[in-house]
Amino acid sequence: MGTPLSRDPIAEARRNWEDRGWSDVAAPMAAITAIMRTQQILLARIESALKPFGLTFARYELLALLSFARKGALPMNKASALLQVHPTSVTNAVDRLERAGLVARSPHPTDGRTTLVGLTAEGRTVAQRSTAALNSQVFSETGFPPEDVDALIRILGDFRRGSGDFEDSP
Amino acid sequence: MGTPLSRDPIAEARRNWEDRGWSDVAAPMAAITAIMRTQQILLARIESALKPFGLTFARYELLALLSFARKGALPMNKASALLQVHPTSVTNAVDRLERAGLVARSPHPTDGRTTLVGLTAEGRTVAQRSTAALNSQVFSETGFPPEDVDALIRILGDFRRGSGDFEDSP
DNA sequence: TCCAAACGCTTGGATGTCCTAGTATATTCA
DNA sequence: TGAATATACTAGGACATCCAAGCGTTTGGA
Repeated sequence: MGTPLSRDPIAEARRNWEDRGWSDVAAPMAAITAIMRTQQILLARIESALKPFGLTFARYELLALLSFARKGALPMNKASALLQVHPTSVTNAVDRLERAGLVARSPHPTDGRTTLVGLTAEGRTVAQRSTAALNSQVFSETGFPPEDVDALIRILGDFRRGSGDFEDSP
Repeated sequence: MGTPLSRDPIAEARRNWEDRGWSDVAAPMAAITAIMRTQQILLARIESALKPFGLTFARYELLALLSFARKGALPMNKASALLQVHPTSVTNAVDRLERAGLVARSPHPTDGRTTLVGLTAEGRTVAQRSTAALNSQVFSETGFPPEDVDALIRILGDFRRGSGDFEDSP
């Protein structure tokens, strides 16, 4: 999106906050803004690695989820819950993946309201290859030192649990 | 988006990765996925706090940036660089904010290519009030302990610098 | 001096996310 | 058993992001 800035814009924002007397919330503001920006950077890398497969991250996530499902298929609402996105987002992703021949919808055997989504043979292949691409191009060199990776997992795990993403583990 | 899951879906994904023999990238994968999810949670909180002002986070960021600019105005491309978003995203945000009467475009005095964006009186007021809302409703209770806030700022700062967001500070 | 290359902004298109409704199927309970 | 409530999915709309193109304005080298 351009050349590096001469100064960190987030550190700049934090200074502005402090100058206005909001020192008590300046650090959290900076942390949250940094998370936003980091997500943006990582998403761009991921989408770039997925591009050759005609996938976006949203569609990849669904594909990956299905590839780990016992029967390679899940109810739409289950996928929505596990991916933690709005049901309509799943509908959207399934529409496109289905058009691409990577997944297929099928009626639930006993519940007429429910639709199952399953991988096609091609979908399974694409899931494997795209995962390999992500592993080698993105996850293997994140730019985070190992100890920071551990810290992030712990810190963000606490945060997500506190936000009601999942129950405390036993 | 639903009730808490009984297990952490990201920890689940990590286990799946390890089971498939991708242990070397399982942790980074989990960290990145956690960042994605955390961003989603935080964004939802922010948008919720901004809703009463008719603002989205993207528009708020522009408003806040302008409120800190010396003359309350900046060239579009400068705003794009500082917010680290695509120029078209700024065009989009300015269009809507201008329609809402919060900012105004004006021609650059010497460079005919450049357009300046500045706050209107009302824009300045809304910027102040919405910032107060964010400070009190979001930043003051993030759910991150202070020491985690510091860790995040350090870790993500290193990452952003390494990603070319900004130069090493002197 | 003059034209090509660079720069700045906008338009149009593809995606993704969420929300609000609407339709169909299940469940619950009086 | 039949009506009221709850679920599951989809359609349509509002926004945001990025990319590719197109249109002026500036700049820089021949």
